[in-house]
Amino acid sequence: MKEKEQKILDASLKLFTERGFQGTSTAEIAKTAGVATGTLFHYFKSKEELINRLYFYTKESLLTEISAHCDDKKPFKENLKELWLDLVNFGINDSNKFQFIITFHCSPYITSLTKEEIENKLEGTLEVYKKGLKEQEIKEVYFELAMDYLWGSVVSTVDHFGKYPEKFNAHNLDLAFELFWDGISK
Amino acid sequence: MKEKEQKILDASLKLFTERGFQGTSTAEIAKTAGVATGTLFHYFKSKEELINRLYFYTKESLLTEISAHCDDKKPFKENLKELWLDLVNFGINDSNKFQFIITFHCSPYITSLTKEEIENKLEGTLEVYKKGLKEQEIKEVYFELAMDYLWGSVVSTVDHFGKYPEKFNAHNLDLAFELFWDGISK
Amino acid sequence: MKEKEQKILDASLKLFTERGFQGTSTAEIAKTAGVATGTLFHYFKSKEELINRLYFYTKESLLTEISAHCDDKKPFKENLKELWLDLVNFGINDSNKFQFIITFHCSPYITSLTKEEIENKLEGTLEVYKKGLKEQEIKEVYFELAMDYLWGSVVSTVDHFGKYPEKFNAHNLDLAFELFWDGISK
Amino acid sequence: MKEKEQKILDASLKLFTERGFQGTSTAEIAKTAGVATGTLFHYFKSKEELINRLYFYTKESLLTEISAHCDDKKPFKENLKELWLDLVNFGINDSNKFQFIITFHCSPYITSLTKEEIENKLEGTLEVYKKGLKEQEIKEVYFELAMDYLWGSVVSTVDHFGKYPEKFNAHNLDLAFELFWDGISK
DNA sequence: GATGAATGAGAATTCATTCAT
DNA sequence: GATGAATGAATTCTCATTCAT
Repeated sequence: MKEKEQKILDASLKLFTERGFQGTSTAEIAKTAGVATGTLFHYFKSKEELINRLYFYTKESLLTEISAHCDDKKPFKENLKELWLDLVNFGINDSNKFQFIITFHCSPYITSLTKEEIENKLEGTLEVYKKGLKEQEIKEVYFELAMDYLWGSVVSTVDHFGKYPEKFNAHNLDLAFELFWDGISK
Repeated sequence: MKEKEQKILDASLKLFTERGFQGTSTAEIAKTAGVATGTLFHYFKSKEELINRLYFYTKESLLTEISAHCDDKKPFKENLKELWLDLVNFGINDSNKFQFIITFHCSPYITSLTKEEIENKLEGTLEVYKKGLKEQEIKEVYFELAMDYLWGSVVSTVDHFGKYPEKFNAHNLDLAFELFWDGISK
Repeated sequence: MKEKEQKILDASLKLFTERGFQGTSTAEIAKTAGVATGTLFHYFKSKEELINRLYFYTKESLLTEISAHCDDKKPFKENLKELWLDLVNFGINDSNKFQFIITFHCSPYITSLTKEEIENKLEGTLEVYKKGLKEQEIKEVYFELAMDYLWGSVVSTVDHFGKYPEKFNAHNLDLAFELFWDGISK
Repeated sequence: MKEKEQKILDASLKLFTERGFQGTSTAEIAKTAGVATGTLFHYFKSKEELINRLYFYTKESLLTEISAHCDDKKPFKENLKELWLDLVNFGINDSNKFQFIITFHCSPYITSLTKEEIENKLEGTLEVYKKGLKEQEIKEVYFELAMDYLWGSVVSTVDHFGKYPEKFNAHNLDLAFELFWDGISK
């Protein structure tokens, strides 16, 4: 990616998350990115294309953090905890991207095409857990509920440590995971 | 409340939730409410005051749904389930209000004054559970984490049944509560 | 019509004719009309609607000038001369409107709907001459060629007296009509 | 002329005629011509210089079509008909150039310098008819009126056959010329 | 109370032109 | 000569808000 294109994405991420899509003007984005307004429209046909490309980019970042895990020799709980921790850590370390994803995952500005494209990638990654889910020591809940429950747990955990940063430590992190695990395990 | 004032609040609730604050013009609100633009500004000093009063109003509605419960003679789990169910049912039946609360609870347009005023009321209502929490068969988690965990559970449950309405039935509702309960109980 | 609406039409007529559609900014129109830019868009949904309403309005003005003539008792030549003179006089006295019609009659900004609506009215008015044309001392040319020839004669006459205003007098006007008449008569 | 320069002129001719000067962007012209935007500005200092050189070029094309005629031995009517036919044929065969000339002959983008330069050339060519006009079987109209009348006849004839292409044949072409001739002849 | 015409600052987007490669 | 990324002023249009009726 070109340098200026990246700068525009970075600026948009920050501003869209802080002030919302309509609340952020393209002039502000360009200024923050250190480019001319015309340059923004050189790389992105419209403000809508910008937010869609940004959504794709942030979800791809999240995917990168969680892929390549799941060791069949380890107990399922450990594998799941690693996934859960990856997600929570992403939420805390890359909080701009995480907040952006949360805020815009049901925004009318993100087209269904964008959502489909990235959702397909995500499902590929989670497929491996689906198998574990069925065979292991997990409650007889259907996959979708379990995944929504997992994501809900991640979101509320990240939210929580965002509100009370002084509580963020290994112990409380374990505690939060146990809340989730004890809910979902038999 | 005057009839036109109420119509404006109803129209705002619908439009703000669907299109966001900046995405909704006062002209559209007035048109949807069936009043003139001038009338909107007669009842609400500004668009910002409108959304703040709306936020207060929707959170009050939520409070109404959950207050006056908690019977000391019943087991704590049952009391908690009633609270959880009230919240989930509110989320499903009054989905506009619920979505509005979720969407705008961290919006920059809601002043901290508005948030404080309603948060105080909410805390009063939840106080009674705080006591139960400490004495009962609940994990040794601190109150804030438990409450965030509860709210997270409600949100993901409502989201889930919003996505898969065909799965919404008493059995799956119980299932979803058990996920939560088994997480939080000792 | 409202006063400001009329002022906007007047300003547009002048500016569009002088500088063309794209060459005239809505800001200039508003300024010339003595209204705010917002007011322009209050009365006209878009710049395109403005030019279409203006086209309709100018052609209606032209129609007003030529209707209600054609006396069956007079010789056809006299009736035709009256029509021809009405058109030429309109072109000279209302030169802004006339120039506007000429300039924009095949502009892509005027929709076919607009053209149809006004063309129907025009045809009604000219119908009476169609009859005369067929029965009278006119060459065996088909109606459309005759009408295009008439209009062409009017346009070149108006253009001519626009270029050489000092030549504009009753004598030369008669001369110009005879050029036309001798061409079309048997 | 360089190949790319010619391609740019061709593209401009098409686009300016279809969409007007302001309605055509230099980027579109470059794209249509198959060159980079920078290349356009290499050959033409500015968009205004481009349209002026284009105007000169199209009027030169027209001149080429009509020059080298006027045979003193033939009757004047025949010479004039040849001129008239040359102009009409140019208008029908090179309709882009003809339309361009019509559209932009009174455009503010064409400088008076450009107009003068080409007008001088044109007058040279028409001079020979001026003589014929005075001595021949023509009405006592002054030269300018006659020339404007001629041009008006050409324009309305071309317009007419553009509107009704199915009427374009030798017979109707003669008919149209007779309209003109009978008008102008004694 | 209720109306909606009027305002003008601010929004997204376009575009002629430049210039480093 | 040829390219196209970069610029920023200018354009069309929107919109919260006011105020005379």
